[in-house]
Amino acid sequence: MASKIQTVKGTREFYPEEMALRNYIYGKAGAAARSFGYQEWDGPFIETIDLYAAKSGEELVKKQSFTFADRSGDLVTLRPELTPSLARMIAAKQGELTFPVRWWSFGPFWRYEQPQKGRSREFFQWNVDMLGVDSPEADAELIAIGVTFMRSVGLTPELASVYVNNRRLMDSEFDALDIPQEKRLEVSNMVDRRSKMEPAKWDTYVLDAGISQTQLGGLKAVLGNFDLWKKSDELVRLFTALEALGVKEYVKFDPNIMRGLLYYTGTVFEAFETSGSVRRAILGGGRYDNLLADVGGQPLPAVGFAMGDVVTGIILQEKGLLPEFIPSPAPVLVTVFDESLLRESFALAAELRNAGLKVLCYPEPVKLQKQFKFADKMKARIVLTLGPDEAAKGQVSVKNLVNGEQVLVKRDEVAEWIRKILAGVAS
RNA sequence: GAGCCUGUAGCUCAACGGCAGAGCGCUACACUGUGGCUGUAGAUGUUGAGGGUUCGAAACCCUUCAGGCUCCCCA
Repeated sequence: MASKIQTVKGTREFYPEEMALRNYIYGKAGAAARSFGYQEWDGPFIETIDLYAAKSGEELVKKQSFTFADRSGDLVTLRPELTPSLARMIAAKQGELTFPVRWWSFGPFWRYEQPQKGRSREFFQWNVDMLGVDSPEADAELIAIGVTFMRSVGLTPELASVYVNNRRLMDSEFDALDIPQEKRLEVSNMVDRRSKMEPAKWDTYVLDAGISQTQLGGLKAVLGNFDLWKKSDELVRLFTALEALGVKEYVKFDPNIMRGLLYYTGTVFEAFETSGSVRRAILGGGRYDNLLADVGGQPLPAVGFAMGDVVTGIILQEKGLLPEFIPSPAPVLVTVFDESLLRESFALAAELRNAGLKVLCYPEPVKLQKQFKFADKMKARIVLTLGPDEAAKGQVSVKNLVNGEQVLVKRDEVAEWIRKILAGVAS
């Protein structure tokens, strides 16, 4: 055999089983968003690099994007995230859209990173955003949509939680500790990393960054204070709204959640699986009130989150929460007895499809044994045989593969029989 | 960008310097008008790729590709 051409590193191939999982996540995500009245939308998969260069970090644009020159020499990028496209599209129609805008999307994204557990270079992401409202109640709605998804796939509050913090609250705490503005990005990143490090190591790490012993003590007090939310009016309102929305049991305040500083201006949140076997967030998001103005639109408050399909799929798999994806393409298979009866079998299959049934027809006259084995592999529940005997009497043999019973049925009653058998068989 | 580990039959893995194997799956037959279960027989292959050491390499060394786990990063 010639040398195999390999897949591009970090891409994934979706055989029918994987496709079923992807569609399952897509279906549950869409259902959660639609139940809140959100509309599905999408942007281009390819964008100019300028879209991201404007507001995304150097790291992203230069090292983690799939960027290449098209045939005219222009630099184009496979989209690494959706929010800049959203901001542009909203800005373009800002005068004619009815706010608040509530949109969701599910599609492919690309990032040039080292593939590892929970991370590939090509992945699917569910994005949900609300634009035009600046209220903690809007934040609560977004969290509730995420929780609705988690609930619908069987992630109970014991298995997964949403951890919430607020950037403005943290800023005022940093003020109180006299942590200078220019050090806040670094400090925030260190807070983000804290859960992954040994406590003693983290202390020296922070001190090395020029934070005083007193500030460190204060910082640790803040990060260990899980009642801190009571000082934030926004968070108090958020939790009240979460309770009203019936999702409070999933949500916990955690001052260690930072999510970087790129867009986020207020509430930030991340969902994690509680046992921590997958250390990556299931979903994450927050409020980004400055983004529209940053891309040239009128100022517009916004809140949103994104969820990746890779981490979600791993967690559902590890927790045994995935339903059994029956890859059966059709419950009925029509065999082909021999060359002379091939046309009759095809015609029978067509009749049944017109009657609304999903029907596989074997495409060539091979041994019936082989066709039955194929039916079994395809998890068909009924096999129809139209041989010389049946053809002579205008009948069809209908075999129930689940209990092994076979009956002769008049051809024009076959569809009815099939429906009866399918209705009688559990699942 | 850095470190460590792993690539052997379609799949899961064994052989660890001396004839490349097992289980599952696959194919055929028993059963030429009927699947699952059973029995019998059969085929698995450039040991990821390329180079080197050696009388001899799947094994040891180098390079490369891919995957995994970390660091980094996480829009």
